[in-house]
Amino acid sequence: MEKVKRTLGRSYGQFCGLARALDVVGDRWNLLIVRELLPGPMRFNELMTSLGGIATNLLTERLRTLEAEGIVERRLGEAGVRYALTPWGAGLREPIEAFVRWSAPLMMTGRDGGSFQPRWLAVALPALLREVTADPALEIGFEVEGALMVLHVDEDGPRVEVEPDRRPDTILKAAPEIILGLAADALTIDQALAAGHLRGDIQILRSILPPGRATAATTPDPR
Amino acid sequence: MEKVKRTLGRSYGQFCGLARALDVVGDRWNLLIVRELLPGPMRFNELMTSLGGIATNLLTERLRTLEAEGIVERRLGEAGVRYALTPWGAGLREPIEAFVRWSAPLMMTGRDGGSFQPRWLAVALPALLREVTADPALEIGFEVEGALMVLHVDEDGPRVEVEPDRRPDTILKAAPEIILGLAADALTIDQALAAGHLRGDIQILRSILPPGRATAATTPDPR
DNA sequence: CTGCATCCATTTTGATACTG
DNA sequence: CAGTATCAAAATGGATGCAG
Repeated sequence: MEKVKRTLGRSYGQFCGLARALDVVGDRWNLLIVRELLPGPMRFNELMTSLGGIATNLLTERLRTLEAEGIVERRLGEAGVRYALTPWGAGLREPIEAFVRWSAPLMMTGRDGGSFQPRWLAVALPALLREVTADPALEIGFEVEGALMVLHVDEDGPRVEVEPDRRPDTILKAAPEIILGLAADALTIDQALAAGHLRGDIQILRSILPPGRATAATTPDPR
Repeated sequence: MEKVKRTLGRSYGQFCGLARALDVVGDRWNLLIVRELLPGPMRFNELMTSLGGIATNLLTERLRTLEAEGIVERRLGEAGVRYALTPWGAGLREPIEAFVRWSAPLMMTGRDGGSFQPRWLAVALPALLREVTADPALEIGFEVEGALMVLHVDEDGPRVEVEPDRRPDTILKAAPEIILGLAADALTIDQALAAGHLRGDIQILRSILPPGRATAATTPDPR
């Protein structure tokens, strides 16, 4: 029989923008699903493995809810179903980027066994480098955990492309925590080089990163 | 036997800024508690009534967790315990304001029986009026649901003061949905006046609000 | 393979009653 | 005022099953 049920997560019942936003995307996993889709559409199983640990029924239910809310849309292509953000759903980039900036101190405690997906950097780097511009435009390749991505910087700001069509001239190899430390200005280029965690031509890097404070060794943990 | 300590909300276990932020403030009620505290410190019972419906044990547990994370601090004054944001906790204003802007379409569907607290406007108005500046500075009083607050706008942008020390010269009376509609540019001043939902000297209002598009009657619901 | 649906043990939440 | 204690209901996390 049909399920009439439909509490779709409890509503806070408040006439407040934050509360209404959380009514829609506040349930567990929802914002992480949006984060996954920000760099581009994905299939169900890609979401499963990238999110790591979400149960199949939950992912199904979340995608259905997000679709009903107008945040995610199903695209039926020749290769099967792909999930993509609607324009309104892509607007969640702003609060997500704000969270990424706010949480920078939490990242400086190190990776600590957490899982990692290169595409997360495609979200984090523009968030952390928000005010960086370059004219003429430049691009830097990053090879992280075997995946290649390209950071484009022009007068409008930074943008990251995953799985680029062509390889950029400059490619840096580094661990994710090094890239993040540099972008969050919690680590200097010299420190990264000295530790042997950064390889490649770093001249372009110097041009876009702030001079870098030598405070990286101090505890950035706010607690 | 002693409680061995529980898992303090399940961690996503991801090396990602968004995931780590949600590990810390992603649990139900947490961001709403931060929203309450953004305009200023509050006591336990004030939080209870303003949040409307949170169980006492949950509020206790959330405040403890937020305190342990360094987001909230207990202040023991002569009048008892008050809860306040730490500087790092106050940094959540950015993602919260981004959510408020993103959710504007959800607010245009009307109040719909939701609860409302005037202090929520102290968060929403600066979020929606972010890019508005004024030189020389100006101030407008708002009387909403019996509470008075003052919107200050100067060259740095907007800021709202709740329970101001002195009454401003100009005071507007309006329902919350009208104020929000105007600030979100989904409603024109003329529409609000024509509907009789706005009373007071609106000359200053015109100076800070954009001309206003006449599209307010069209459905703003993104779904 | 992909995209789910069902079952079930464990957690988390919400509502209420009660206390220093 | 500022919480504790208790308990039923709901959400979550895994495992497994299954059709196209």
